[in-house]
Amino acid sequence: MSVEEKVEITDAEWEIMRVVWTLEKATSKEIIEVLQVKKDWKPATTKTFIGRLVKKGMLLAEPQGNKFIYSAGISEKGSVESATDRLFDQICSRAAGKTIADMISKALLSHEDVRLLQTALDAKATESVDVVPCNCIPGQCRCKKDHNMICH
Amino acid sequence: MSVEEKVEITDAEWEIMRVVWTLEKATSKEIIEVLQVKKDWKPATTKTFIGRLVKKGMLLAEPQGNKFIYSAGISEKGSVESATDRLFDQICSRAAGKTIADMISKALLSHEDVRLLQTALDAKATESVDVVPCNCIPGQCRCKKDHNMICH
DNA sequence: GTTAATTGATTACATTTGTAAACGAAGGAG
DNA sequence: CTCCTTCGTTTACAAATGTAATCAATTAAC
Repeated sequence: MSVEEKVEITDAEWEIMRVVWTLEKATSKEIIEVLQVKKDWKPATTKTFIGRLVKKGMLLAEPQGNKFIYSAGISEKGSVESATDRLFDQICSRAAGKTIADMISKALLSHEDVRLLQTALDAKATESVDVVPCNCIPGQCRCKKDHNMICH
Repeated sequence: MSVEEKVEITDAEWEIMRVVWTLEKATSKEIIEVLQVKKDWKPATTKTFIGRLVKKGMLLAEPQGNKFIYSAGISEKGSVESATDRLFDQICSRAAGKTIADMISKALLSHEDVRLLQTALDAKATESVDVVPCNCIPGQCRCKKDHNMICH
């Protein structure tokens, strides 16, 4: 497991990272162009975010003549994981299942996605528990309001 | 569908909302107590967030003598949905399936959760498509980098 | 009835985030 | 060898966010 410490990444910075994750190697010009189109950002705006990301180590800048070739200092996979972790930190651990179910219902999926989900679910079937312990403190979850621990 | 416009809710505010969603009716004292324990916030800090939430209409304040009884002005369900929407807005629509699969693998689920997920998945099986269209702009997703539209 | 404790409102302030202009060095055009 | 362009760096600045002290009005306690 890479260390990949809990890096905070803002919405705007995420846009930059997506470009770099996609292109793998990118010049500032390329990044600027993409975000000019998508976000209508002025070149200076994109430059600011590039600078901040480099300072935080999330973007690597390899000198190339007088300019830089940028690449990702954090992985896309790890970053998406952090984002999902953050989401689940916001809700009761017992509500995770329901929340994921809602996501499935809402998402547009391919046949292959469905197969993938089925595989993941099958794996879970063998290791699911009777009752997921609630991780909330009293007053922040109904599990502990009603003594019977029925959440929602 | 309720209007429930896209309310932005910060991490700190989310903590307040969780208490109110749980207790349904709460005094500032109760909210303060919970977050004193969980977040080690000074009473003044919690008061600030309560004030901001009331101003934004996310908390309703019903006068009760000289104080207020607070209740939620936005639903927990809707708010969790907004949070998940935000997550999926950050990634390519074609990556949603894989991301959800990862969540399933990582989550601790109950037998009932598994049944719930299975039901949601079964429903999807009939309405899944061959290829999920990519919603990214060129340069921000590999689907459009390689002409063959294979994403990841 | 005066005093102490509550509670909401006001004010404060550093940091982060979004948005961008301006500046300076270095390279390319002619 | 100058001049314009490009690219990174510096500076700017408002709004949002986290964190909290203080103040003022009430109410509860004695």
